[in-house]
Amino acid sequence: MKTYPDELAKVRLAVDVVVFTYDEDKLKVLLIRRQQAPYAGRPALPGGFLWAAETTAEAAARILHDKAGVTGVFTEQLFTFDAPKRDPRGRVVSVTYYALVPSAELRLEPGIASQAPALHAVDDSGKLAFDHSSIVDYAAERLRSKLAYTNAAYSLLPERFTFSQLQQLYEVVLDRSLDKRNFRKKYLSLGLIEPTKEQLSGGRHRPAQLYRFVTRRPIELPAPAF
Amino acid sequence: MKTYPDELAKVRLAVDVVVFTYDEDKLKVLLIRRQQAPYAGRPALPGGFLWAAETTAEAAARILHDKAGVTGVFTEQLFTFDAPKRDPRGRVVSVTYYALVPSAELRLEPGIASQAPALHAVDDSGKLAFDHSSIVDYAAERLRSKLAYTNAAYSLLPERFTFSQLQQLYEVVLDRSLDKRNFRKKYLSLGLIEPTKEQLSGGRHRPAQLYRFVTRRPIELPAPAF
DNA sequence: ACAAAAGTGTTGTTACTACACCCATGG
DNA sequence: CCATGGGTGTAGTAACAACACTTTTGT
Repeated sequence: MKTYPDELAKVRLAVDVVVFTYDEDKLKVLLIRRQQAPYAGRPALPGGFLWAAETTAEAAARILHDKAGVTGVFTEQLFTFDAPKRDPRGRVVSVTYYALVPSAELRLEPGIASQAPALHAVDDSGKLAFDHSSIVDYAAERLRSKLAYTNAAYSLLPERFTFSQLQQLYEVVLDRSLDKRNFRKKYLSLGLIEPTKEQLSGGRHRPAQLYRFVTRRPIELPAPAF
Repeated sequence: MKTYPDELAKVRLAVDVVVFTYDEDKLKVLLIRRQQAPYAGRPALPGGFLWAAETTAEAAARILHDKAGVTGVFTEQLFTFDAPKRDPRGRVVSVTYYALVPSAELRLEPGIASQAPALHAVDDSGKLAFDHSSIVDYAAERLRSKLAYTNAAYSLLPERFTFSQLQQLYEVVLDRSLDKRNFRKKYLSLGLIEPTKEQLSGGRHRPAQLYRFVTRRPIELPAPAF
């Protein structure tokens, strides 16, 4: 049995952000390419060390601003990863966040240190630096449940969207196909969205009704409960 | 716009644990009494600084062992609290955990520095040191949803228990009353528990069938889904 | 005999699943 | 006129909510 610490941990605190977007009918993550060792050349999550004057949430907002060019998007703390050997340089504990960004709002800043932030399909992002692959997996799982019991979808879609787009988003994130009629019925009954007066024409097919979210702020749906 | 950090944050990492137990038909939390400033005399969560050789999960296990006398109980990372002024002594980021312990397994160690670890009803624990009141609230909220879609109740009940005990636990945690027949029907249909051959007699009333959880490891129930 | 908790079914309502055809448009 | 995605209804089934009385024991 341990009684006294060898010493208190001298850790550095990092903040990493999983930036999800929905683009070309795929769920994508924003990844940068690491320039230095360790894991030079590997794709990695945008992140960095915590500054003295900021909270981790502020650090996440800063990273979102610098690497994705967005502010005020849906952001939530995900998990704190602290395996002792997750960073070969020493003890780094990472407080992770995930964010949802409509692809139209993303401004990938290619200038930054040629880290080349770019979108990668979540299913096909290869092996990432550090434990970032597990972080992305964990975030994707969290996203699945978020979509199921909140209106978080508003954060991944343009302001106005068709029912098909909404359904495809759910199909991609939940990774299974859904019945069109049942999905419409159920989603409309949630009262989260309303039809606009506009329609989307241009396809060589019948124009689609455009919908919008009634409120573009996080709403929790009442849980099924006991 | 910030461009460079004044300096990287020199933070200390703490681990605090919300130890829940179900005792005397109430949901309770384990609290110690702080001996030193800040907040001397105030009740607080058991916790401490992270040691060099351990992960935060190991630190949580250590705290559980030292303050509650238990090992191997249900423990899960809760949230990382990092408001800059949460600790007046300086920048302390706390990675919090919550744990579920059957009251019979708790061994409150009164010897330890007269911190007097003791159980307090969650609804009535007064104002705690630091931001620990918010941490307890957040943990209670998490516990509510855990009970709703996992078998986590096994971690708060003795190995064998009556249906009434189970229902009371749910009523206390969810903070509303449930219909006896509907609760039995639904809970039995989940297949999480099975009747034992024993009954509990002794009350001045009909003896109650004793049940046990089929598996005393975490199980997720399939979500309602879209 | 009585107090106290254990145990048990039915009915109406609501949500879920599965399933197939016509519509409006652009080319 | 045809290819493309948009849009709609119904019927069977399963889950949920509401509700009251009988049983077994100890005192």
